[in-house]
Amino acid sequence: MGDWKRTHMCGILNTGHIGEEVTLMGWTHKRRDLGGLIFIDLRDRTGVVQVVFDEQNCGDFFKKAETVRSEYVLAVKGIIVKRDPETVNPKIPTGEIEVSAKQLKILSASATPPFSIEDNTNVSELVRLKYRYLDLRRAEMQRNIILRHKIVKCVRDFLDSKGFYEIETPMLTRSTPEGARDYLVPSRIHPGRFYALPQSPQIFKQLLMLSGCDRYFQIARCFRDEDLRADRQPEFTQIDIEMSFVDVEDVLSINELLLAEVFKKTLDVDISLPLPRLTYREAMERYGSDKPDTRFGLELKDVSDIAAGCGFKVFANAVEQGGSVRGINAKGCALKFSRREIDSLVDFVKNYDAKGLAWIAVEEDGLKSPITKFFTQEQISSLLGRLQAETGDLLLFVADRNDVVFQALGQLRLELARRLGLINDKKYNLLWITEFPLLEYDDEEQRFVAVHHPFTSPMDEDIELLDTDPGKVRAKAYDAVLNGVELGSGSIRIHAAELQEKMFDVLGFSYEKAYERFGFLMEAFKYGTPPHGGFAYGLDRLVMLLLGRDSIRDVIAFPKMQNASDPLTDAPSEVEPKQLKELHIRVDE
RNA sequence: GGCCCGGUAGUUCAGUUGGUUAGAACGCUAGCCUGUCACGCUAGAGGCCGAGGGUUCGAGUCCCUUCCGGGUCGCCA
Repeated sequence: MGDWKRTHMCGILNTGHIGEEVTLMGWTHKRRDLGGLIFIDLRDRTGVVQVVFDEQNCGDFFKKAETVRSEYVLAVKGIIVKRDPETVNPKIPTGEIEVSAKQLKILSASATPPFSIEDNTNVSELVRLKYRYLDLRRAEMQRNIILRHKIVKCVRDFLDSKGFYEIETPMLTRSTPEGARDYLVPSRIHPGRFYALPQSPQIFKQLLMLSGCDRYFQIARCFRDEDLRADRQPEFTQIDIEMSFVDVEDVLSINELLLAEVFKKTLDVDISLPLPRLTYREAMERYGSDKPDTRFGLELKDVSDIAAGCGFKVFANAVEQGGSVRGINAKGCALKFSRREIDSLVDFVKNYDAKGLAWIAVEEDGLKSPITKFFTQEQISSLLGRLQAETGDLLLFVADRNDVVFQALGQLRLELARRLGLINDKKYNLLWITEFPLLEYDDEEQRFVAVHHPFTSPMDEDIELLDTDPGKVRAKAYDAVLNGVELGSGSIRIHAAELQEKMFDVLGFSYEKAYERFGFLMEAFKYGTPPHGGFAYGLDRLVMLLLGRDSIRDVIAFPKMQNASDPLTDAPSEVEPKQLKELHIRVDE
């Protein structure tokens, strides 16, 4: 750069700068060479400005300008001049002015990039990730990264103003049972022993409450060695929050304020408080999901009572065996969907273990359906009544175990909404799901496992059920849901050592075993534990939703591909035999 | 591990019932061009059709295997 100093950013220049001499630095976005006249769009993170090189009044540096190619890094000295009215470019914010070049330095050349640096560059994600530094030059990606920064900044400011301390917790910690597969880190000093990267700072934030910190938060990286999805990465970021001397209402209300603040400050969207709430049970009954998308209807209706006595064995048996029959009214779809489309819906629910999908099309000249012959006239009119069927509607039913019915119809509901275009992507439907079950029975393990985590407090009125009917116990656990995506979850924790021991007991851990694994925590709980609870958001998902993207890879600077590798650095990689030896590790070929 | 979609030029894609020398657009290179902003015009370079095997007189195209990318189910306290 020599003695040149940048005076302005490219994208902020406007008619107010006319006449000023400026020094700009940035990348060559586009070059238009007209012979004796060269236009170069110079780009930095603020935007693009047009620089003009005129052979008449450029010195020998005009020749230099001729050699400039895409993505060359330039320093330009020039005068800001007003463009003639007929040459104004209304498409860019700096379009009323341009830079008349007085001097040029090529700070660095560039190889021809593998794809062009512009939005809507329809290039495969593999190529984008391999050259992520180029991908991140695109304005669209910069917007994503900037919004992420703003959200984090907003969260920090808000929580600071509410008396929360930001405290870091260890990345090298111990593996705990339950939950996701751990990423393990071998210990050199302790042969055969391993650290685990945290799945979340859960235990440490509880210990911070024990330590009297009162209010804690952290923008915490978390690691889970499970298969990837559009909204799941092996390392991701949580906004992790914990508070002392609180109950459910305290946690929900401060989190509502936080969410409203984030929406207002980053998107200028007003969220009306308090947020709507659904209990877990109601969410399942009405939407077949614990993270319902409430931007559209298509709610589930229970028709088990009608199906119980009917002649259709599939329906009757499902109810008899403790399951249910439920249906969705696809409004106006009787004629809209062809037989082939209905068949594709049948195949769709089979992905979710439903054995079939029964349907009744309510048409002007009567009902069309493969199943109505099994029902009496009365039963049919009750079915139609229950689903509020009108002419033109298509009624869809699944009969099975409750979990299958809920999942199949919950997913079918989303699929119908997609096909029918019912989803308004301008809407932000935030809500709380409360009263999650504390435990669920795991057939494989032959025992109850924690739905949330083993430190979650049962609801006071359900504690007695721990002995008699653990599956019925509701927890002081809650999720925040936005447009059908789980944004975060939290709970009030158990703070009484006896209750915690009881919990381990129900989970099938003997006292000895529980002590072996969580002894440090149970020991800690002996020394005066404040009632406490908290919440954790998936930051990546939050950013994704606020940007209307459908992959968190678009809001993470350097994400991993579906196979958990990084094409840029080629991680994970093999390591030197010496490194393995130091770690006392032998690779099993 | 299962299922679905995809893999052809640097990039995004087309490629008919299997049939001459595999195309287009953008990008790239060179030349011309003083008001472009998707600059224009002319010329040109660029291909292991993901890989391997098979069927066939003949395979980008059909079959099998395999690798890679994406989505999804399982999994994700």
